[in-house]
Amino acid sequence: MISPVKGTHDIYGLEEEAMKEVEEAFEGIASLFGYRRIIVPTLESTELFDRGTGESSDVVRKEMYTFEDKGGRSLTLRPELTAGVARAVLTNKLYTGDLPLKYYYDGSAFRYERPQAGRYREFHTFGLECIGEDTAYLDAETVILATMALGYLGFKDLRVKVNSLGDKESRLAYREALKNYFAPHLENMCEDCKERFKLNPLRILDCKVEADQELAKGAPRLSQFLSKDAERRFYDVLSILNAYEIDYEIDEGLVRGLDYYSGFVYEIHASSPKGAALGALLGGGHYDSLLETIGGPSLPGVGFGAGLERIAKAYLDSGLLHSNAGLDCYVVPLGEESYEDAFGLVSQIRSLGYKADLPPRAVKLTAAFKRAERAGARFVLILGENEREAGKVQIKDQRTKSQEEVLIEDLAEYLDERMMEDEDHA
RNA sequence: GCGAAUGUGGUGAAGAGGUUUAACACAACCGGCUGUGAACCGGUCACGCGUGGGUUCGAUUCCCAUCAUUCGCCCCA
Repeated sequence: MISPVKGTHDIYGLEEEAMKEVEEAFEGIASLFGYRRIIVPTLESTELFDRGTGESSDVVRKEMYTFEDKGGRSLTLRPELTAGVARAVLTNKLYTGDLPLKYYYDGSAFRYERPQAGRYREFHTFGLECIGEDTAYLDAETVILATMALGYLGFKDLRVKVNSLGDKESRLAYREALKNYFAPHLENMCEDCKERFKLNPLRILDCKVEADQELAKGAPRLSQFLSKDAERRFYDVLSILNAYEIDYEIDEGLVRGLDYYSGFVYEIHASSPKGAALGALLGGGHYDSLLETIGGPSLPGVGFGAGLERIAKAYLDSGLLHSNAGLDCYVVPLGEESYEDAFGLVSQIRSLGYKADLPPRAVKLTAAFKRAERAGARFVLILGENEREAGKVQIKDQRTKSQEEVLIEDLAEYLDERMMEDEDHA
């Protein structure tokens, strides 16, 4: 048997239903905020991620699926979608229209990592980018949108972690300070950190090697190096979040792994015990120079990416799935002679716009009821010889287990009425 | 990339170098029973114990390798 590629998975059944509901919620809320969908390629030039996502990031340094195509071009399966959307904005000169541009997207991303709980090598994301204007309102708006979508889905007790990476000025100052701090100790630090020292000393703070961790504790804090402007901007964003009653915690350790982030950054985690192992459900932030870095005009942006598998898992674990995937009607023919008419009845119900099915052949009544149960049928319609002669059908309500006889000619009316009642209850 | 655990039917699994025809249970399917999902009774359901080698008279059981899955680290969605 051919096994699936490590870290990939097939999505069906409950997980598929959960992912669909999650995605629809995000799409619906995003469109309330004026976002339109954009579809960008799965495959991009490797250069886009090297420059855009950032060559000092772990994602680019060691997690990309990069290969040469038959024309000798270096291509990469996107490890994230923001760079691609930014590229699309340049390619199509979308920035010549009204700003900000607001696009949401969904699709899979690829990262060569060891799979574990809530982590795949091909995973699915929903995300959005707001590009071309730079205000605290827009930064805050993406968080408001994200929490609104998650709230709509029924999540409670989310943990919103926020931080500010500062503007360019702040980061440069901080970078220098870190270099000065670590330089004398460089000899004794781990190999990774030596590399980080050169590329992005900020990352040393994340190092999990114990000795380095001790050292990092004494390192200067980014918050001390925020420029006046950066600091004010951060607090502007926070005050908007306060006004919209979004609970957040400031986490100075929140750095974000992609190089383009600057200023306001955030992650949202589920606070349930099961959620802890899933990592961030959603993460994002503000970026100033991404567009410029990949060869476009200097346009700022803000956005987030949400992990659909992770959110779907948390959604399922929290019992939030609504699921209306079940059939409306399951038709049971009694005996071979009734099968043809049952088949016709099913067709009739389908053309009324209701989901209907029947067994593949006349099966025993007990088995038929089991099938109806598994198919999640709302009603079981029983069609036997007696009914056929009378032009009627027995309709059993699967919730109340009550049963009544209905004339086939009244079926449309009957179903419309009953379904309407269900709508009202929901 | 590093570390750990685990691989026996659709599922949960027992077993231990040779009476194991791979137990038991659940699910499924068939029948007892064509007219209402239960219960009960009977029956069916692994030519094989992840894969490849090795040890052995003999290996699902021991050894090695390999692959896969899961979890932790790193990183993140």
